[in-house]
Amino acid sequence: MVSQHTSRGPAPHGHVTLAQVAQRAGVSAQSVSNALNNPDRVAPETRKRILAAVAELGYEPNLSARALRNRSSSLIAFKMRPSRPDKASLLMDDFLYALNAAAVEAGYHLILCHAEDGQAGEIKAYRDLLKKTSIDAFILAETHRNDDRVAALRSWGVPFASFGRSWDGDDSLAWVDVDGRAGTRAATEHVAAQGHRRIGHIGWPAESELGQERREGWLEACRQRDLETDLQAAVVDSLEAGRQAAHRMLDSSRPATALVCASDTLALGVMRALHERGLRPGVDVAITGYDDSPTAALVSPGLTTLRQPIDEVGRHLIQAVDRLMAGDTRDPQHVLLEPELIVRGSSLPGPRTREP
Amino acid sequence: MVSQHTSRGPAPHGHVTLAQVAQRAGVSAQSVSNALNNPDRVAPETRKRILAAVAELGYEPNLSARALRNRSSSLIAFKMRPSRPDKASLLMDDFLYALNAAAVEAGYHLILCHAEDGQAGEIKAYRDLLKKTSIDAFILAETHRNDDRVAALRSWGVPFASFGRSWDGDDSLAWVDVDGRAGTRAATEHVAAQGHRRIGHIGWPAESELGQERREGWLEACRQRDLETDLQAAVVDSLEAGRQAAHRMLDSSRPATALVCASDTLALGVMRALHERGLRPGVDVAITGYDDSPTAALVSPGLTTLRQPIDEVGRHLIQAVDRLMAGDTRDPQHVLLEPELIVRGSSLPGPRTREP
DNA sequence: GCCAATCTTTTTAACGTTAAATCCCAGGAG
DNA sequence: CTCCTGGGATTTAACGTTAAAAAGATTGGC
Repeated sequence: MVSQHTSRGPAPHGHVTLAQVAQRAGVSAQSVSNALNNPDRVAPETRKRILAAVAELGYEPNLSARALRNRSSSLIAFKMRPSRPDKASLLMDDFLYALNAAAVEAGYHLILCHAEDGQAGEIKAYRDLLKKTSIDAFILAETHRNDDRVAALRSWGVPFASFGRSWDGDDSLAWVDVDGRAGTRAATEHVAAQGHRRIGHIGWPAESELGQERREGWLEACRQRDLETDLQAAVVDSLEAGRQAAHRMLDSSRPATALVCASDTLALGVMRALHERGLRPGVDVAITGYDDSPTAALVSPGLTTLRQPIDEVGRHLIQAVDRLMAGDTRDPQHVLLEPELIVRGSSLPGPRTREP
Repeated sequence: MVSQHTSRGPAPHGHVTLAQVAQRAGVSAQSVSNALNNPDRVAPETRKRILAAVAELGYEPNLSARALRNRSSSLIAFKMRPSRPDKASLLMDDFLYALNAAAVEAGYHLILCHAEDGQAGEIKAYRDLLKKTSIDAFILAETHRNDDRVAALRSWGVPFASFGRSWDGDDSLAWVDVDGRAGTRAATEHVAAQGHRRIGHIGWPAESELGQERREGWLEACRQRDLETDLQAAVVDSLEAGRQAAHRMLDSSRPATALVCASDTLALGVMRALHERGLRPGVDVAITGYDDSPTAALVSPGLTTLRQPIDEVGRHLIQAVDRLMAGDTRDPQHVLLEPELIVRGSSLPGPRTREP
């Protein structure tokens, strides 16, 4: 079906041009352009004839020419970050896939940025890219308070949206985010429902808005059930940090029986600590993570965690910039999505292991 | 340093054009173009003046205009695949990052494709993209015997290179690959050096050229040391399949004491099986994986595995298409890189756990 | 001091598209 | 019958770049 008649047109490079379609339909090139872009400027009868010719020749508008003429390339740029070895692949892979799918769906293409790490380098990369390619929009990830990138993009007047809230309470920023507070609350309530009363939290330092958000979810859930909230740690996001924090909380005089973590990486550190103490995840101590990284499903027992609705995130981000590009800047999109609790063995008391 | 003088030029959209530089330097636009692209066609003195003007105005050539004129966009396209939930993120993330870094380094940009799964959909996506954007080159991943994509791209005369060998012995294909045979051999020799004599292999079905390659590495190492090779399994790449295969090999009358796997996913399945039997990875049974997925470093004990030199792969792929674009088609690049054995606890006999 | 040969620079045209201006023609008002 | 109106088409010009052709400047030979 697809590849039966690949080379029907006589064009040299497989390119069919507007002029060729025009000739075929017996009209001017401009009329073809109009027929496609401003349907009501051309008589219905003519339009039909033109569309037939378009279909017949398999015409596709040349994006370079369009970009040149319109100063708009239908390209959306995104900068990847190198994945850190210690981290459980922060779902960049899936995010990128989802974002690209949504972009293509909406008639755009995703182009990747590259920059030295650090704000300055990233901003420079954006500017260079803008200078030479008339990028239509940018997608940012992991924005934080007083983000220079936001300031820069805004000062240039380029449409952009962010995966991650504006923590400055800046309503003019379009963002899509996942509700870490609700997610962590759900995880905490889940382990509480298993009968746990000493529920600790291992999260990130207070500078991290995201971490703060997640910690508050845990706090809320604990307070609502009159549970103590003395077992908490604020550490960097690494397996080793999680491991050490877990040991501390288990060495306590009234040790934790459940540990709610701000990331899968930390939760895996907890699992390692349990392993070292000969304790069984789920059976002896309940553990929950956050992100549903691939690892979460692969460890034994599986790690209970929160899955971000990443497809939705992608779709909404594209929709947000799409709207901005259409000139609708009066009411930037703010979308807060709910993560989904994925329950696995690490938080269930059921027997998971055969004793030797 | 970077953002101090962002808006120096008087241009409306921040775009500096060739004509503006020309005027500044007191020459024609063409001379500026020449000074940048054909340095020897312009007198040294003039060139100096022009370059000064270029630097002063911060001129960057407009890629859309170039693309239109030259039929070449300096874009390289790559199609992502959705990550399967069960698989330990097959390093797509890192690969993409490395590929993009190399592309930017070489003056290109990476653009992402999107297509329905399946060969036909992918080919159609390539053709559409080609039709409307004059992509310079394509990068393929996971090519296999009789790959339709290879045939299609070749028939269109587009430069492309593949991450993964041509298994048809087709020398005209430019590829970069990692030597799975050598890698698996190294892993096998490593466990043999720990004193293991019953070394099993869990790999993929014979249809998979990649799997076949890895299996042969194990076979070679075993034969060289006169070890039996009866313990082998060919299964799909999933944790569950690895788990079941491991159980079979441990239920054998002369059970395996070491298991060499074709992927981290399979190896994690083995770890789960051991866990179910109350056996300790490393101590009781040695395990090795393949890919050094993020998970490998995060499980307890860490998983011994093979790391693909992904940065190198990216660099060589870009170099390969770069060369093809320069018209040098007579001698397509074939690059076979060595993976690196990463030794972790899963293959070491040392005590890894504190008994309760 | 004149012509040819060479080196350097400018002019012209084109890549494919589209906004803006222009042209054309049927139908209605005066 | 002329003039105006306006929908519907076409022409013009421009987006920024570069290959090719043309023009201009410089040098050397005789």
